[in-house]
Amino acid sequence: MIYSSELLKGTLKTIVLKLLADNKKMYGYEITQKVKELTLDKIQITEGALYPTLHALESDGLVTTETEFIGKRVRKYYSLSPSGKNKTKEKVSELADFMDTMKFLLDIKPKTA
Amino acid sequence: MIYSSELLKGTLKTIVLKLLADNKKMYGYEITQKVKELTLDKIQITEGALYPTLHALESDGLVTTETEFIGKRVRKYYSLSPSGKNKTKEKVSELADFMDTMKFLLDIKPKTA
DNA sequence: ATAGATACATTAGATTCTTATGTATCTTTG
DNA sequence: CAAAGATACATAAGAATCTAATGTATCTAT
Repeated sequence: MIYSSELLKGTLKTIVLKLLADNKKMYGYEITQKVKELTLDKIQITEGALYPTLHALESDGLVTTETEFIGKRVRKYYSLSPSGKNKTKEKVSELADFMDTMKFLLDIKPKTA
Repeated sequence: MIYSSELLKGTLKTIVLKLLADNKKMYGYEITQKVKELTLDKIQITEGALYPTLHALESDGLVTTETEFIGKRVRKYYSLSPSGKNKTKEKVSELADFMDTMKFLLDIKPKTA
């Protein structure tokens, strides 16, 4: 089972930031595999979603990059900048708060009407 | 504090279905107020988002409508159809599952690297 | 050799929201 | 009693964010 695609909307940036906070530096493909693995295939980040997101984080100054060569193949590592670390805390706690609110909403018991 | 707008994406339909499941019938404006009240103003559904969503649910056969007049003012009530009730269970449990997965992802502890 | 995995990237199109606008009625308040 | 704010519907342009498709290239296993 894979979640319907609209659920990921709005959470991708936070997921990426959180992974970078936990793993110092990661490259794009690694992020897709890590999320797939950690979520038991329930969340699969597509490359068309990920790369533009990484580029946006970079142009916002939240991450820095360093390129490495593995043989002849390029690998682009992303790391959080200081402002990226702050942003990550904000985004993660906002999302956690949002999920608590949603959980409350979804558990509302029927009125005796 | 209001959640950044992208978080609501993908959850609005589920919220609406769940409210209808708990309250038998509701009208649009009532839904916006109920969500605002239940979430202590943290989620505010805009009318530009809500009405198209309600119309989509109707054209998908998930809800039925009945119009009522309060004085000279129209009020359009929405109720779940049988297929809407099934869909609500699916969507709510999918979202609950998704939130558990997200919570797990957000709590990952740093590797000692 | 060939297929599948690794690794980057872009683009057209779909979906889903925000913001603005429009119409109209009802209620409260100075 | 006029004006403001709340109630109640609705649509439309534009922004944001994704999917699916496509492209390039290298490495690895059979």
